[in-house]
Amino acid sequence: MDYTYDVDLDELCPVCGDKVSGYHYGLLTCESCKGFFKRTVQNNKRYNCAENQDCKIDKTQRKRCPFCRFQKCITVGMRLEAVRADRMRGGRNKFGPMYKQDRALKQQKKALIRATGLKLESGPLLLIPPQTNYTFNASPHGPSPMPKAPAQPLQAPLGYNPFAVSVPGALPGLYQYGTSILPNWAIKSEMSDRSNSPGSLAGLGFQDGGCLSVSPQQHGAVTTAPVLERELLHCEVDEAQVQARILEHLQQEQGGRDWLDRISVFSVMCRMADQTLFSVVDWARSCIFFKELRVG
DNA sequence: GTAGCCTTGAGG
DNA sequence: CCTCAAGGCTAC
Repeated sequence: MDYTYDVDLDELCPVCGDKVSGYHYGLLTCESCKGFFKRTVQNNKRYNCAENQDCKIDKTQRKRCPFCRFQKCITVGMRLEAVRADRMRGGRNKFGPMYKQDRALKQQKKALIRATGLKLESGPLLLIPPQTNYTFNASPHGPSPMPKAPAQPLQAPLGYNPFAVSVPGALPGLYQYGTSILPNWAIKSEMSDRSNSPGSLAGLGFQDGGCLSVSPQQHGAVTTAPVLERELLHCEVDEAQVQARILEHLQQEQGGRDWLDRISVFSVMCRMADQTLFSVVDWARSCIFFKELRVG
């Protein structure tokens, strides 16, 4: 609740590292790179590089090579389509919802990092980037034939492209939706009234005792899968532990004060909800299927 | 040509 | 009415 709207303006420009002044032409950039990009596109400028087209672009050297600077603008995700052909001022374009979603994702990420200390950058990506393919018309007045943005734009080697899909923790090829992680094995339920479609997650069931059973596809004989079972049981959280953790957190936060007299019921409920959410996140991250989840 | 500040105006 | 991402202006 105490996050300011400009929470992401402390970020650095993905082109030159200068201070970001807002969303410009598709992503957060500084004022100078915004102006540079605008001039280049509006005036249809062509630059040449005196070196090997790999000049370092930072705040102090960004004027040296406009060729490499513009190349970097494109690489990090600045959109040519956002420069208006008719030069109309003001108003909004179709990137608006994209900016909004990106801003919300960043706030969500920061809130989680602040609250839990989780380092999301190094682990599997919790925050799903926008899936929408935004099409954009150069003029805000009525449609005009413009190229559609690519489904998976170039991912910047440097800087941050909010629209590129990245799943650092994914294990490609190990799990495909609708196929078992165990080759030639189908997970099935022994309960006749439950789904038992071979090889699908819908068929993942538990016996009455809570024991997962897995059967070889070709034999149909029921055999336990100790590894999978152990992994799943390992993820299970003891409810008493969660309760104790929430209580401990509340007490720690209030120190030695007579907090029951001071704190409002609503505040306590909010903090309990916070801790419950963090427990859910912890559980999800430790779940063996989490890393195999596909962004789509 | 650059970059900081100003003006504009659709959308919420 | 306010926001904020466009284009414009201008000192350097």
